[in-house]
Amino acid sequence: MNDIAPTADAGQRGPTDHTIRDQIVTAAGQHFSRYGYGKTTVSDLAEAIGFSKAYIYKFFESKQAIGEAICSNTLAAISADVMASVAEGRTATDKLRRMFKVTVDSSCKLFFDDRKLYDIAAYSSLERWRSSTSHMERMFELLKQIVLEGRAAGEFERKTPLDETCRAIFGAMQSYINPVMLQHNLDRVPEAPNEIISLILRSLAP
Amino acid sequence: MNDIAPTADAGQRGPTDHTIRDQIVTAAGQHFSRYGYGKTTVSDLAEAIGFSKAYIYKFFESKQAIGEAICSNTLAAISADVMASVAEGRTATDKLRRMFKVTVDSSCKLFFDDRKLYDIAAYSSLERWRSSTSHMERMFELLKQIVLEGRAAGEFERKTPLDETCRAIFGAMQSYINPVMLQHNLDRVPEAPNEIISLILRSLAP
DNA sequence: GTAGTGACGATATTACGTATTGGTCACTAG
DNA sequence: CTAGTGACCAATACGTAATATCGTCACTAC
Repeated sequence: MNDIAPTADAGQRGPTDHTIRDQIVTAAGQHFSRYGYGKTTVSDLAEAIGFSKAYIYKFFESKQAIGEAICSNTLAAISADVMASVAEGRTATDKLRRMFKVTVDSSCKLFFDDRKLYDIAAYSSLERWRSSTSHMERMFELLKQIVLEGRAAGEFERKTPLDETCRAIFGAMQSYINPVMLQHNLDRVPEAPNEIISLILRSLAP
Repeated sequence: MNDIAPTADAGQRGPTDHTIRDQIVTAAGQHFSRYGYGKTTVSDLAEAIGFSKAYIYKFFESKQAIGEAICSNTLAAISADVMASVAEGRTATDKLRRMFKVTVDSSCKLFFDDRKLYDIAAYSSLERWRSSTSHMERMFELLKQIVLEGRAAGEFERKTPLDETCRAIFGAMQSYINPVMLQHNLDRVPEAPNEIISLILRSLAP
């Protein structure tokens, strides 16, 4: 019925209330960041906002849904960094480099500065939560835009189908843009991702 | 050549006895494959070959060393498949395609047909056991040879430093050649690795 | 109707004593 | 000397009972 929000915020409930839902999200952000997703109970969150646990479930249909909301915020912050940097790029080549550099840097920063939130992001990716898949879709669209721009400007080749090119680029970078895998490759940052980006750019040469 | 000694079989002990050590390895291969590394005890292996547990430690300095031996065998089998297929390739391009295709196919086959051994290989990679790192080094050398051959034949560009090129190729394929990561990407085999290989080949164009 | 809750069942998680296991060593048999 | 082992220790894994948590629902208060 009233699925007003085209924002893919699955797992939410009740009216898009401002204060309460935001309070929950805020409290969850703090608790998850400090104690981790697993060690935070729904009762903790309820207590933090001064209501009963049952009330939480008027706004979110599960604890996971709250986790997804937090994860969405985390990933949105990375998205924002990436978009901002890409916007400053002059050429498509520059934009592509920026896109992946910032993605990797932001993810690493999250890993070291807010490990608990990083773990949620990794778990989200592993379990293919919407928070992760839709973030990846957004990044994929951004990549498409950049490649398209590069093709239009004559910077990139045009023979390979656009979607295939983008899928391949994503696949090649996956070890460094997917939190689950990045964890195991931290020691090769930033050299390795740089070299892969260079390889990708060589492959895009007209 | 049959250079028996220089095989980097770390963690072994005592004389390079034939019968007993081989018996242990054989028994371990069967037990690990059936029950897994974790569920197999050193006593199980001892019992299987009719000796006491203590005797096992005359030949291997730890259970992990036995695990590495098994893992080495598993990876050597993949190596052999890869080498064989690469040898049949006519051009460097063909060889490169074969190298990664067989690596991915063999790894997937292992995953589905001998999951317990796959898990050991994944663990070995995660924990950076010698069995894994030296396998990767061998694969890296093979890749180098192929790229070198392609450069000599004029199939591949020669500007980028050889090592950088090879590191980048490995990095780009990592999600599909590293057992730890392949697990999470099985649903995109064989299309995704294929597309990445195509991208790599485009990047190698002179 | 709206805002909010206590109490409850089913499932997870913890805590903790017990049993196994990895690994060593002094020792025996020949 | 070589081939082989039982007994032993610290650490880990396991089983289980107690506890905590998730998520729901009938309910109250207004």
